[in-house]
Amino acid sequence: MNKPKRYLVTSALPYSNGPLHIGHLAGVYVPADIYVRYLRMIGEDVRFICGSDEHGAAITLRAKKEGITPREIIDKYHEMNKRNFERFGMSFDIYHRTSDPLHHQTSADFFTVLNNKGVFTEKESEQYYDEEYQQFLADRYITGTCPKCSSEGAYGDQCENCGSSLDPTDLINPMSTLSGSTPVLKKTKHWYLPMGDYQEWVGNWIEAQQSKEVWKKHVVGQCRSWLTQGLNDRSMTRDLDWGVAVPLPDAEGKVLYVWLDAPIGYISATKALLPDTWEQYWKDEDCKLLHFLGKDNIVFHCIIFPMILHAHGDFVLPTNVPACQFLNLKGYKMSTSRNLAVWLHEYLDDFPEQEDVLRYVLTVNMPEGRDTDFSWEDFKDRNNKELVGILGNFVNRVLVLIHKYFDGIVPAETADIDTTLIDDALTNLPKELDKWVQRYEFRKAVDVVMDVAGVGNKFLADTEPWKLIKTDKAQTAAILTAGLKIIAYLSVYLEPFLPFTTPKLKAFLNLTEEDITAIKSGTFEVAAGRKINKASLLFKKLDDKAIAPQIAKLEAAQKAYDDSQKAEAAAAAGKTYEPLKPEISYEDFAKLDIRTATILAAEKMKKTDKLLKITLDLGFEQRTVVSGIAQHHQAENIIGQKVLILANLAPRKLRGVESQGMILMAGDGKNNLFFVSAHDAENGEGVS
RNA sequence: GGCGAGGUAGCUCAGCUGGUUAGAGCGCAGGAUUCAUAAUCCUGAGGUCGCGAGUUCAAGCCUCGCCCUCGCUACCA
Repeated sequence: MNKPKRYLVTSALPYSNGPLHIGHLAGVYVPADIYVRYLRMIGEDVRFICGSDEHGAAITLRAKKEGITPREIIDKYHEMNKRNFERFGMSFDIYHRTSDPLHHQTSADFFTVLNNKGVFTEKESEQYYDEEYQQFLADRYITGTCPKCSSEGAYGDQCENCGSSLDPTDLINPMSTLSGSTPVLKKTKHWYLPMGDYQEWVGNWIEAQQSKEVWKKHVVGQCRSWLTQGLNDRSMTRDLDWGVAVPLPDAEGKVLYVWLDAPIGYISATKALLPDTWEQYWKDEDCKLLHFLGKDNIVFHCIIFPMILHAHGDFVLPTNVPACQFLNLKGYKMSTSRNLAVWLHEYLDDFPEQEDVLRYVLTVNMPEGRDTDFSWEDFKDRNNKELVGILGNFVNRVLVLIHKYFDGIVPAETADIDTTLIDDALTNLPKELDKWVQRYEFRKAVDVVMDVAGVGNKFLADTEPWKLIKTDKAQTAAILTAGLKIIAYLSVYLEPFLPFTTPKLKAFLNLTEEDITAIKSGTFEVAAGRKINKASLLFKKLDDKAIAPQIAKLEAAQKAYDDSQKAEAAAAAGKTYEPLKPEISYEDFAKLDIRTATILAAEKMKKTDKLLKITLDLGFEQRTVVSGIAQHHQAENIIGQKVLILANLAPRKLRGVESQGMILMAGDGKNNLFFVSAHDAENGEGVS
């Protein structure tokens, strides 16, 4: 592709399961909006697509818990997020939703095409089924005892206590979270995408794409990492009653995997926006397709979705995927479940008419290549020093002076002055801005524009019109006219970053559409006689009192989370006993060779949280055992400890160290582990 | 353990395919100025570029080893 004829820009579809926070904005929506606004400014044909992602098990699970319907949840958050995006000035051409019939049709058709092409592998497997509810259970709907750490309440896909990833059939005493009953295993069929078959293609494709237009380092790195680990079959359907129904006769009760259906949402949204011409954006090689998203979505958009589009055959593939990393709160990860975040709707309520301040701070701090931090102190400083001090102040000075000395009318009588610095700055501005925006480096881009306001301040300081007015009115006029010209350019080139501020700037100078065209072509001059309006302040100074409630709110959220963790731990300690395991014979018991031993040495294993490497004296020999007790016992405190060890357990390598046995431990149910010990027994003696 | 991204001034970060005295903003110190929301402008101090080897006439940038942070993945009584 040489110069694209048109652009299609997508930003990740927010999951309709909660409100938006500034992490979403900084990493996805603000960069996408800047990019799109810039393209529109330079006259490109661009469409900007977004919408709510409304399917998936998380929504049904939550609906069940709260005793409401999935529909109620998605309606609530769709409306909420759509409205707050609008309030924040997001310039989507459409904010669609995946519950729309058009989307169901589009994604079902898409699936049919793939299926007819024989892309999928059909596989039967045994999965848990809730007989009471008559439905198969997604991994998250099943809880049970973790086979590895024995903690209760592990999910079918993961134990949150020990972090193991699980298969639902691994769980001891599985239980359906829907009915509370024990699920049964039942055969079910699913359609899998054999990703391994496309591995070579996708690898070549990524290398080819990123040689044409530079992809971000971490994006390519993440992709290569996945490719070298090898790609497995991935199921594209689920047993669920919420989502896009699989359009096949033998697929009763099955829906498309939400990760398949969501990106097709980009296509549906484009259709909804442009019923007649949408194909120009999806099927014409002259269209440049770009996905903006957070790093958590990289793999899907760079590997799986392109694969699917490629397998389908009719669609263009993304030119670039400029994913951002995460915005943290002073080092803490933002968390919806912990309510630890700065929420967009709360910001908009708490800081009315200060949308641009948030946009600016998030841009300047954008996590373009690495995680970055947000803090309210920084927010305040950026507002006061950069928006108020440099930009707002410059504009205000010029406007105040032109009113004070010339009644707000650009004077005819003027003189020649040296404006080289300003002229150079204004000539370079569009070039520099273009350079950084095309590289998706928006922090640099906004700096380049803000620097022009700095040039203006310096110009005023150097020429001192407030002194000159006493001796040379014509030169003063020339200086202020030059200042106005800077404001005119700012009113255009700041638009992608500060869309609420730039209309005010245009209004101050009474700029017309023709003026704006002239500014873009670099031919604009501030003509004599132009009426300039009185200044009003663009930005408000913020003091500590303005941000104190916000800081307090975050601290309160952190504390509430800590408290709930403690309460949970206490509740867990409030006792449920594991059921007894099946009876065994004496012979089974006799197979266990348990010996007494003394710990001779112990050291924490590097790069592990829980592992200790322990050297034991068994009397007749010494052994090394790796034990996962580092969070309960300090290595230096257990030397000399008498312990019992299961001595005939098959050796196993953990982190490269062979563990020759297992030390017996007993817990108190509150996360403490104690050694089981035979105080005075001799090392090497057995237990009977 | 595997993979990925990082480790550059007190803080937040730039540094293109290796090339002269390593940059910016904030903070700090000093000065100028008063048109402006006590805003602005100028000057200065401050870095053995994570550590150690190597390649090179020349390394923040390349190679190897190690350490630390973050993420994915595995392992984890």
